[in-house]
Amino acid sequence: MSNVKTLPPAEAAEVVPCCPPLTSADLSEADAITMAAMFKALADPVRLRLFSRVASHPDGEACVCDIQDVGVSQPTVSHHLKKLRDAGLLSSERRGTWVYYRVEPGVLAAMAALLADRH
Amino acid sequence: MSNVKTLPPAEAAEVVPCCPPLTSADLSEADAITMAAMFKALADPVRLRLFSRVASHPDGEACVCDIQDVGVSQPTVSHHLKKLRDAGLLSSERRGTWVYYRVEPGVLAAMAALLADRH
DNA sequence: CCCTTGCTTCGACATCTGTCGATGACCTGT
DNA sequence: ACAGGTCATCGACAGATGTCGAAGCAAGGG
Repeated sequence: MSNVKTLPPAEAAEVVPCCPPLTSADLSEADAITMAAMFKALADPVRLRLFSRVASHPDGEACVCDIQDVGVSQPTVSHHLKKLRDAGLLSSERRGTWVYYRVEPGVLAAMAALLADRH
Repeated sequence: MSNVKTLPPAEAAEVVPCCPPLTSADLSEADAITMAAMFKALADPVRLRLFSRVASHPDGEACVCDIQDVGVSQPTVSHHLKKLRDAGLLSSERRGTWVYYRVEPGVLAAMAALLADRH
């Protein structure tokens, strides 16, 4: 029952264990830098709103034109979406006129695991 | 400062839902600002290492002198600890010569809840 | 008392970051 | 080919952030 060789790779195999949990032991400098980069990606109100709009979109993906009304200019939106892409939180794909963003699966769960309490 | 931190009314130890999960719906601007402040506190390698050292300490608390060797000057350590305090992640208490920091319970779990996947 | 140790605050500085307008690149109708 | 819409990149700028040395508090010991 515990055989996992038939599991599709879209479930648990995508969770990247980048670092040990925050509360388990001293973080190495390298791990701290890696983790800080992930949190930094979400440490901005505009990026948070953009991400939540993509994540909560019905089809799991959203066109930039559907989410870009967050109170800043269009270049700024593009700048923040690039940051979220570089952090591995979002991926983008151009289809015709529009560019669609979707949440990169697993990354959010991996971050949550870093904050999990030790037990 | 004040001593209210040792007097939990009855709501402490509960995970405070500051905002809806990131993936559930569009974030309001106010919620986005609140969440961004929390993530920003952990968006620095030095703060991450300091926090992990406090969190993983045997007694649940750590003297500054025990954790301050993270590669930056001592005033910088104090500066980062203050940021973690202001963000509600740590609390401090002076006992004699030393100042002890401990993890403010619940905040980490609340942040993890924000990252939880919907389903 | 004065001196030492532990930690915080202050002032200054260099770098990073978010923001914008202008421009460029890409695609689609006409 | 051209015009128009969508999105990314560029260059510039103000403000935020991380860092340090110096100085200020607080506690304890001679």
